[in-house]
Amino acid sequence: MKEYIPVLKRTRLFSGVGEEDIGAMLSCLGARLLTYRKGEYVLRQGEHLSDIVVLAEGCLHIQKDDYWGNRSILGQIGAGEIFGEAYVAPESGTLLNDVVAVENSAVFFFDVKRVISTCSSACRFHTMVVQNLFYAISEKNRGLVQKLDYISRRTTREKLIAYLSEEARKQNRAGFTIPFKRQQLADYLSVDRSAMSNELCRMRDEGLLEFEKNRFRLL
Amino acid sequence: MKEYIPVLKRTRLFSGVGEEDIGAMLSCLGARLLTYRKGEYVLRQGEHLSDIVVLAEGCLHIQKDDYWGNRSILGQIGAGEIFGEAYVAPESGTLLNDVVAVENSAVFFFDVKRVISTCSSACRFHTMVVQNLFYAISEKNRGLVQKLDYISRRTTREKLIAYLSEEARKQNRAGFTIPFKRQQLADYLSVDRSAMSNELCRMRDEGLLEFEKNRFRLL
DNA sequence: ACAAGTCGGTTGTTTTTACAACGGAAAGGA
DNA sequence: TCCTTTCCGTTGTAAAAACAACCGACTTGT
Repeated sequence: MKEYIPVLKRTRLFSGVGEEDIGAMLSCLGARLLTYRKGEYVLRQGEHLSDIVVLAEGCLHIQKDDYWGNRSILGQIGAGEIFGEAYVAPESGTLLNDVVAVENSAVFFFDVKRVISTCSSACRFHTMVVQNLFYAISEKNRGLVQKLDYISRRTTREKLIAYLSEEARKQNRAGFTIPFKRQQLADYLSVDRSAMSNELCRMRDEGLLEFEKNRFRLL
Repeated sequence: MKEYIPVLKRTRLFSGVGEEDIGAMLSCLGARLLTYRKGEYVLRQGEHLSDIVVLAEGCLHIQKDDYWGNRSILGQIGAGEIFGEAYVAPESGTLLNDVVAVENSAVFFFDVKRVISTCSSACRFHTMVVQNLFYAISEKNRGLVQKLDYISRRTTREKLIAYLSEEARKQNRAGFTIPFKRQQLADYLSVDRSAMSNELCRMRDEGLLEFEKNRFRLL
């Protein structure tokens, strides 16, 4: 567990907290460290979650399969990112999604009650962690609103334009890479892969953009 | 402003705080009270928000119009509910949506910096307010995930079924009312109103449900 | 009570999507 | 290296949605 302290230090949750203090906080926060291999489920829909999850290493997908097997990827968690902040409230229900490792991953679990109820003298930086968590939820909230913005467009083309232009804006250049393969992007935007592939190529033929694999360029 | 203290007391944000303490906190939190008439804009897309917004009375819609005038209703704010928690983080950008009064409304604005930075002795319950805000964001987060769940369905029928059955589950009975008119529901689910109306009637004819105005019954 | 506006259902046409199926290229494992 | 799997573009068809237009019922304001 100790070996991940430098990783945790660069995390949003522990931003502004020194390594030695993080080490002291781990037990106070009820930290547990588990590892998962690619493809394994970290959390399953319907489970009850009473922990804040921090990904120390690897990559997770938040996803959902409906009765017919249509997979919808709600989001992606990279190293240093947080999951589970939506379930900190005592009356929150069970998980609405699966969380799956798409790479071999190392995952920290922090007891949510111990995180948000400031403890005694032991942790000097506990209130800072609470505030960091606060900002993190806030940010995730905006991410969800953003995705809703893409996905609420009527046509596949509009969804693609919304997503790609936002991604270009974020990365601040016309040429940029996206963190999804085709099927994943289709899942993320909740459209059919082949229809999306079609639309991408049509847009390319119309001279709106160029792409090769995950690299795009808007024209 | 004083006359709304009983209303604020029943609010999530001030849950567990007594009326006399709320009164004392108002100035500490930098509270401002503004009223809006039906149809007026409370906040506009692109503005910068540095306040937590609490609706004391009335009803607001969080919505967005795209270039072509398609209106998408991202959500609804009822009396006692909160808006703006997604923008508390210092690095958060400008508003992604409009907020419009759909009834005559009274709105409290609380300076976000003064809310989340616990103050001196004056407010005994400040930390409780922070925790309440915390839970509120968390809950809103789940609401967004929920909406994403509806809206990411492929067909209008699936969206309707997902929304209506969830609403039935929430209200814990087969018969229930929804808080939307037809156009609003269509906007909320990001579908065409006439297509949705069509689909609803088709489902009714197939014996899946009954409805009259905002009252639905699943069969 | 009247006029204007909103609301919701209906219809027909056009556009878009979903779905299924295929094949070539690339990646990964044994 | 060879074999298997994944990835992604492509095609054709059927299904669904968007769009526009219309109408009757109901509200609302004056």
